[in-house]
Amino acid sequence: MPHHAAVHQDLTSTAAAPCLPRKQQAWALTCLELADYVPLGGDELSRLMAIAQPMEIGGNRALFLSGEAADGAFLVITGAVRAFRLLPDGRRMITAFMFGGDFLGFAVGGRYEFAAEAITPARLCRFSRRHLNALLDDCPRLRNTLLHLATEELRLAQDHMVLLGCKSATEKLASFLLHLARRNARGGTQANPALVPLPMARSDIADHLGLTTETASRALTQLRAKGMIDLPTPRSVALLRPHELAMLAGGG
Amino acid sequence: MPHHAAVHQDLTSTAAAPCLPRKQQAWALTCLELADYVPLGGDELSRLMAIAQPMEIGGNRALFLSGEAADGAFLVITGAVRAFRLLPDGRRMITAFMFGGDFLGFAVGGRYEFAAEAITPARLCRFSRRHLNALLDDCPRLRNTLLHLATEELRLAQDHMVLLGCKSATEKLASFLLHLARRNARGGTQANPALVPLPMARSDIADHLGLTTETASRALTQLRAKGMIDLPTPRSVALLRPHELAMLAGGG
DNA sequence: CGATGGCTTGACATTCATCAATGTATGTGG
DNA sequence: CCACATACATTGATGAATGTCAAGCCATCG
Repeated sequence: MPHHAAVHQDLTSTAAAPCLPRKQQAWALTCLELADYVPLGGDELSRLMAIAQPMEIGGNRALFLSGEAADGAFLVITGAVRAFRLLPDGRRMITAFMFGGDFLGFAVGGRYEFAAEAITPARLCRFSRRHLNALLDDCPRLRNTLLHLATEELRLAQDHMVLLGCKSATEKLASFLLHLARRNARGGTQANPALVPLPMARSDIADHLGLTTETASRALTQLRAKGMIDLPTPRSVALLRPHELAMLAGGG
Repeated sequence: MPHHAAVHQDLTSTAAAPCLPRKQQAWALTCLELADYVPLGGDELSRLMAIAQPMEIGGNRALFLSGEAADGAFLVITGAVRAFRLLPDGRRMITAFMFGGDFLGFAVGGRYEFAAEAITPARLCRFSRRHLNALLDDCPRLRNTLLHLATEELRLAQDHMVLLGCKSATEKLASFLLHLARRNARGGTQANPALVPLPMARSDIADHLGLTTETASRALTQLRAKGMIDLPTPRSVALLRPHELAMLAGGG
């Protein structure tokens, strides 16, 4: 129970500049990713694209707040996003990091159950609740897609509960790095498959793993000392011995 | 990271005696609960009832194992069930407890992602994967219901991540007891709203909260010492000051 | 070049896990 | 019906992991 009250800067402005047409290259690419992820017919895909609103958002800006009316869902194109919950005293749990191809903010209830902030500047597509519901109502396959996504998210959540409840600090870091690496490999451009970018701060990692910044940092240092990883820069990791890391992570 | 390798008895036999017709009173009642939980038209409800297979299972018996082919989903009628994951070395995370009205085991993939065991003897309804999928295919509203259920489960999972990552031992216990109490109140018979049965063992509670048995027990003792709860028997709790408990639990 | 924010490292305090013993309830067989 | 056996729960003593406080380092950016 790290008790360190995440220091929140002025993230008040939920600003997000919609960038007009040109939903071309990257956008099509992202839909391909989504199509790759779950079976989506060409028809559903094009209808989805029709209601998508491309947008950009700066680093450390809020995408939406917890409890806010959920009037849209988002598909991340590029950049990184953190989804989190806060306790009244400021303790924070980052429930997930999102990257290109990840979908977030779909709420069946009227309100977001968590908050989301861009970590780096990010490009996204917004789907307004109205449009999405309308589309869902006459595209049963799309509803099926959402069910798949929700189920997959649930599986990830369970993985994370195991991590939070059962693992030691170094095990947590090992698991997290492997998870990031796998997610990164799926993202497409795997220049060096073992070199993984860490767009988020140590405090983000800590709040994701149920640790303090210091403990997260020490665990990384320890993994480096054991020769399992390298930290060429603070914001990137090289996984030198993925297999040993996986052992350490406890098969997770 | 409690490192205590849950001692597993012989839970090998996944035995489950199907009890024939008489899916009357309790069964209808449970469907009402489900109908109360999510909007379900009378048609969908009766078609669901048509494919339901009532069954019973003894205490501490496995309902299904992790990785097993997922050939059915279950609705708990009476009794308590634990859903959990194991690490190779035996560490266990109980991701959720299920009670009357809870639905579990629906997998879009072919395999269960977690294991489930009855805690107490339990009565359930089984829905075979084949039948359920067939029903889903021509009942779009039912698919919507499942999406609602998955979303709700996801919300609970996020709550639990906050608990596991952010809270102290006593805060965890306070949160857990309040959660149980609320769940119990919804169950129907609220004789004494403040007296909550604890069907699970201390080790189950510990493995759910990311603690050891001893710490869980001590935290309960501490709450009792503060006058917030009473333990008339080891398997039941009286919430004497729910409001103070909620304060302690951190608004969760 | 200096300032700022983030990362790392160190010393110390605290919580919680571990090891071990005792207490308590439940069921079984004499 | 009682004595015992067994599993579960509680309590105590101790140690290790990790949180807390504090200082220093490093990189980036103006």
